Amino acid sequence: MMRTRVTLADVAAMARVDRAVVSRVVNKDPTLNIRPETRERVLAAIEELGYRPNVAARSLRTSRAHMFGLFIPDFANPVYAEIIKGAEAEAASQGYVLVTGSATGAGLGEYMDRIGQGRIDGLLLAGAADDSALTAQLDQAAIPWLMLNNRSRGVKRYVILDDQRAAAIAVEHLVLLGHRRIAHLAGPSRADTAARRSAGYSAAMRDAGLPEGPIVAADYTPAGGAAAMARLLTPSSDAAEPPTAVFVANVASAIGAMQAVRAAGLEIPRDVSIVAVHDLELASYLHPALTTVRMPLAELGRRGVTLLGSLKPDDTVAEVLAGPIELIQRSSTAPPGR
Amino acid sequence: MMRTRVTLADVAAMARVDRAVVSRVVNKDPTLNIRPETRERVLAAIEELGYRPNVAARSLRTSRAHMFGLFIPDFANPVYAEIIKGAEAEAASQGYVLVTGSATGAGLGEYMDRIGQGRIDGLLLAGAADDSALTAQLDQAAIPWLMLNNRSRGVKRYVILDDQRAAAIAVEHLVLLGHRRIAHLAGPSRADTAARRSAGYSAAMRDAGLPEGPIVAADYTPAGGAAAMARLLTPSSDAAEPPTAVFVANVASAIGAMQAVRAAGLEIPRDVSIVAVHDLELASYLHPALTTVRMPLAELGRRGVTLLGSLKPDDTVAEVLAGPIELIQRSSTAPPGR
DNA sequence: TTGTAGGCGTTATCAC
DNA sequence: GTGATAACGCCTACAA
Repeated sequence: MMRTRVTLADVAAMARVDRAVVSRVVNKDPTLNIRPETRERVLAAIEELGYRPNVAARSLRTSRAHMFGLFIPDFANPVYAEIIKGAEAEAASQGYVLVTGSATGAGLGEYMDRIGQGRIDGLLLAGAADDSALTAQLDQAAIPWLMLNNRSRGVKRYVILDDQRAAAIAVEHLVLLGHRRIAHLAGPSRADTAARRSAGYSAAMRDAGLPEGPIVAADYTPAGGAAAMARLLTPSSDAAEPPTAVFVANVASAIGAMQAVRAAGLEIPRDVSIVAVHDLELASYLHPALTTVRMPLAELGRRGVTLLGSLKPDDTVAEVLAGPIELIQRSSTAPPGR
Repeated sequence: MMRTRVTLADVAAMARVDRAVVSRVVNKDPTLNIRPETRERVLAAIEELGYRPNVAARSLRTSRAHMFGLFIPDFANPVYAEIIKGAEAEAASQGYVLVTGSATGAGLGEYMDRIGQGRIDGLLLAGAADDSALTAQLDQAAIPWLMLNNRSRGVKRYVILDDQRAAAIAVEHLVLLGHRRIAHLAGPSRADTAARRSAGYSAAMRDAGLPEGPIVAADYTPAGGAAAMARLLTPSSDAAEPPTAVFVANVASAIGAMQAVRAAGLEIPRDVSIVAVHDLELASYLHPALTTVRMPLAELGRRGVTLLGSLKPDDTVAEVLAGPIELIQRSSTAPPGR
């Protein structure tokens, strides 16, 4: 049963005051000096009629939509699920709604058209690729926006995690276990996160006085990880001896990589140890349970929303989020076998 | 660099026509009879100024927000990721934006307050629990809404999948392999999907002339699945002989269940076969690769949005989505060992 | 073929 | 302490 909508005027009529008064009561206007009994009447009428402010009218008037946007490449990627959770929680605490859309490259421009003008007060881009046409479009849309988790050429507003340190933590763990031939299953070369994790790997190997093992790039997918791991395990002329441990840039790739290890007739961690970036609940249910490096993804989402709310039009943001990065040791890493 | 916003009036001034003409050009009013050169001028001005309609003004005037809402319990659950994808795609093709929020029970009411009035034209509830206070609130909000994937007491608008058939397909597969002692790791008792999958299990067992094996309920989580499977494997007085196969109501539980099997020192599928509802990319990377029943989840999301767009206020919808349900056979099922 | 005008529901600036 | 009034930007009958 759909009732006809209730407006300020209805409430005002019922409470026998002007709409302006109702508006200021609703918005808790601190400059409003009102008799307690009048306020009571207004509140009662609101309750009685079930009044809820019309968002369209309000944002037309105030030019604030109380809504933020968040773009991700894919809802099925649990890494983004974490980011969404944090962003949504922070948006909620500010009284904002978060609209999350998945789209890549060209699709994003089309999506922005559907979003239209005046629907969102700010936009977060997580995992977006380089796209100068898009950034131009966003700048023209006259809403604040920033990139999350990865950077893009020419973009000067972003928050990222310390992927380099995460990689170093993973590698140091392997070194401490006694591994010396440590390979790197990297992310796709175009990904900023991949580059920073690879840099962390290289730095940590150098610090440990170890030569860089073979490095193979793969998409952040199980299939990509499986293919890359298969290549790592294939004896080559470069490395007479196969690696005893692999630092995998991403947990999705690691899942595929583990399968490739099994397919090669090897055992984890006896023949090869594996550690990956990003902790998922799933990791502890894999076989063997996967050692990971946990990153504060939800915090990243939260921070992004906070910044959106306080950003001035031409502000620059280049932030590496300070937050706990920790090794979650499980069963996929152990001292080298022989 | 944020430019001042461009309105219809700006475009009209530049094209030397009235705002009304611009509006009708923008909205492709078919009754508009306009000289080609005038239209050209308008289009050029729109392009030149980068005009995009103000959503707030438009929806205030038309009382349509061109936005649908979708509620899910948790972004991290890949089952909902599939539903979101389908819903988003269908919404996009209708020129709508989809806002997806995660909230449960009480949180949903608070979320609806933030959504306010007039921001969304319809609401999809996926995986929502029984909550008559909530449904009352939704009805009062005067927007069409319906439940997706599961039903709730007293709610007469929903679209669900044929979970009963999915369960039967899984059980028939096990029967065909030669299993006779088939246990059921069910979902939580309050979940409608769990009840329908359990009904499918019971019917299929009856059809096969087999006695129902032990049935244990668990949350749709790896932890829940692990605990339940452990109980199933514990010898009890009821069942002298342990099951040779288990039909698991949900893939997340199955992941935990597989771990419990290993922890018990048993091997899949040699000692126990496992088949679960819902196919995920991940399933083929588990060890062993998990046999699943694929359900048309994206199609469910798509159908929900389609219905929202065409629902009359007091329409009733009780639809079991017709769509392919198929067994994806992998390595976790095999004929019984002995 | 194009222009006029009223109003969607709200907020903010006045006035009383 | 409370009320009147003018926008916010757009759509749409109706008029010209």
